[in-house]
Amino acid sequence: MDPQVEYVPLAEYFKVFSEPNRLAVLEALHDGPLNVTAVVDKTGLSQALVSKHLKLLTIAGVIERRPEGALVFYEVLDQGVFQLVAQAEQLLLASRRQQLDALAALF
Amino acid sequence: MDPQVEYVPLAEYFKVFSEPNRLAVLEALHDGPLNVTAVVDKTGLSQALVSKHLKLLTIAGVIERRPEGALVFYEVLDQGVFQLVAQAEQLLLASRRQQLDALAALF
DNA sequence: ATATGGCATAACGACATCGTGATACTACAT
DNA sequence: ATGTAGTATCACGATGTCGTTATGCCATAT
Repeated sequence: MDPQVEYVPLAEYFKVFSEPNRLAVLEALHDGPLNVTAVVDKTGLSQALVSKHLKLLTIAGVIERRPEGALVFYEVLDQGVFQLVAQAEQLLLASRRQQLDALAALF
Repeated sequence: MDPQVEYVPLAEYFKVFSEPNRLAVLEALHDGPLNVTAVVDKTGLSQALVSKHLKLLTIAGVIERRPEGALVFYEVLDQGVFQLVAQAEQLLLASRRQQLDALAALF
């Protein structure tokens, strides 16, 4: 991270992952491409909502939209996003541990 | 990422990094602990805003608050957060490249 | 005891985002 | 040509977030 950089684009990118249902949609695509209805079934979210999240993920360049006949398939472009998510999970766990330790240290 | 997990906490964690000024505040602490006024000077943000972001980062367990006399120092707890940020920057760059390639492929 | 610098918080307005229900569009089958 | 399943989009209400201004609070110096 450079000193006087604009953090707007980076913040926008993080924002992509800052919504629970959007993470669920992304996870639904973890094991391969799915069409919209399949994502709807897998997540239990409404069709309109799934379409919205898929569009956002597409615009962000995280997934790719591929129409096939009457269906539209979506696929994760760079598997690295799952590393990012995994790393965030790690940090989250670590920070929880730390907070418990800090709490315990009060006694 | 597990199928039927709650993604709320993870999304909340990502949300911490989804704000430009908050990233700037975090970056200000990259090279060591600083007190509030120092962060204000380094970022050019208002004091009230800096305090807010520092509080959020503290609650999230990303930084630690350490009062010292009249001053209050803040310090990054786990340097791993910078890896997370760096990884996101990487992915962002890659996805931009990809989008340009996709655009170029149209001609 | 009072003044001052450093920090935190409250109240507020502006704006963004989320989810829903309804509707439109598209490709294909009949 | 009409119907239908799959997908996208619109309009809307509800809620959340950001930044500011103003004020409160604490530690220290005078």
